[in-house]
Amino acid sequence: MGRPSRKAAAAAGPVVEPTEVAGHSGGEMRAFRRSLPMALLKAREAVMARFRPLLHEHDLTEQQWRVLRALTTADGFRAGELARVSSISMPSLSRILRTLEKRGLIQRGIEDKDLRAAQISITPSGRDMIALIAPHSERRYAEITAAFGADRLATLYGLLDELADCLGGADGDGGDEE
Amino acid sequence: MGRPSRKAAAAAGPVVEPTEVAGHSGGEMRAFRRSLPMALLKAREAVMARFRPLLHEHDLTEQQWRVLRALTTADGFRAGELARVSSISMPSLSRILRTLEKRGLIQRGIEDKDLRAAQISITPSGRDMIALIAPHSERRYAEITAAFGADRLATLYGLLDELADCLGGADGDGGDEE
DNA sequence: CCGATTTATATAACATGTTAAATATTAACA
DNA sequence: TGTTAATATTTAACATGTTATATAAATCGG
Repeated sequence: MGRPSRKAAAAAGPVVEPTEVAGHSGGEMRAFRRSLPMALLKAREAVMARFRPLLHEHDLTEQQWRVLRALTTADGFRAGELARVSSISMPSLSRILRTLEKRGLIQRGIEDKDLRAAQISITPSGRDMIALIAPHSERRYAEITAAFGADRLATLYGLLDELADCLGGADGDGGDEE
Repeated sequence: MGRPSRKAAAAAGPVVEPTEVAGHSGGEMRAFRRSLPMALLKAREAVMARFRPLLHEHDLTEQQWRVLRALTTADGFRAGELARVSSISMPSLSRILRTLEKRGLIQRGIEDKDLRAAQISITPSGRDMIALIAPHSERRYAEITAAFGADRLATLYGLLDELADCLGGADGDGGDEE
């Protein structure tokens, strides 16, 4: 039941006033409220809350879904490429591939020219899974777009892309240490 | 060192062409490239890459830092409030508090009126840690602001806030399950 | 006052993120 | 050729995210 009654329980602190934090009073350390990582995190959380239940119904995590999706865009992948494309670190990907392979959703082979390179591809079972979930996922996307506005969404995409580009290019190492 | 090292090794796939994904060609399922969670994730990663090394020097994780920062904004916190303010789930927070307490950076007490509510506060050691790191953190922030532009950053903040607000209000539960 | 329901916090179990190190294979080079 | 460096992937160790459950204390209903 989604009664909006539980907010009161949180705001009714008896002894201390955390309102000072949740509200807007201090003028010295407001950087905590204006935290870019936190803002990005909260936005992501809000978005993922729309997709997680859907994936969870099919016993898939967000990352497993990203991997499967990526595998539908080409015939074979090397692990490194897959990690880059799906924004998953290699150690995580290694575990995810093990899981997905056990479930028969992906296949692994080895490249002839380079024996250390894996050749990863999706199986028919994996494609079935995609086909089963994709329409629902698309609908959630449409809902989000409708709720937020296509134009603002486009602006947001642009800014996020530029931010990652702007910071990702010059890493914190060779910068201007003083 | 400065060899025009071959990322060609990745693009010169012998059997398949992952270039189709890493590059920009496919026109059927590009929703994967236009993934909002991924865009938010990548932007967050780019930002965090600027802060992580700094925190890591003092053996702090991003989340531990968020908790410490939050604790400087009020005299006492209940665990639930702390979790909300720092955007950390209660299970994670529970573990983090255990760690920070062992390191002497925070203190835990119990409220008189409500014996199940914890009273969490930062210790002098914790404040020292904050004082040590905060200036560097502020400088990283200034760098990011300078690189991306204060105006665009403000716009981004606004959009992120609106997105979380727009989606967070109406949760995915009471929606249109069909 | 007693029992059932809520609230606050903690714990369990599993998956992922992060960092470092191990392993295996290829490339570079003396 | 043989030794070393670079590359691709995996594993290890620890911290966190996610979901479900447990524990304790407060609140409600009788």
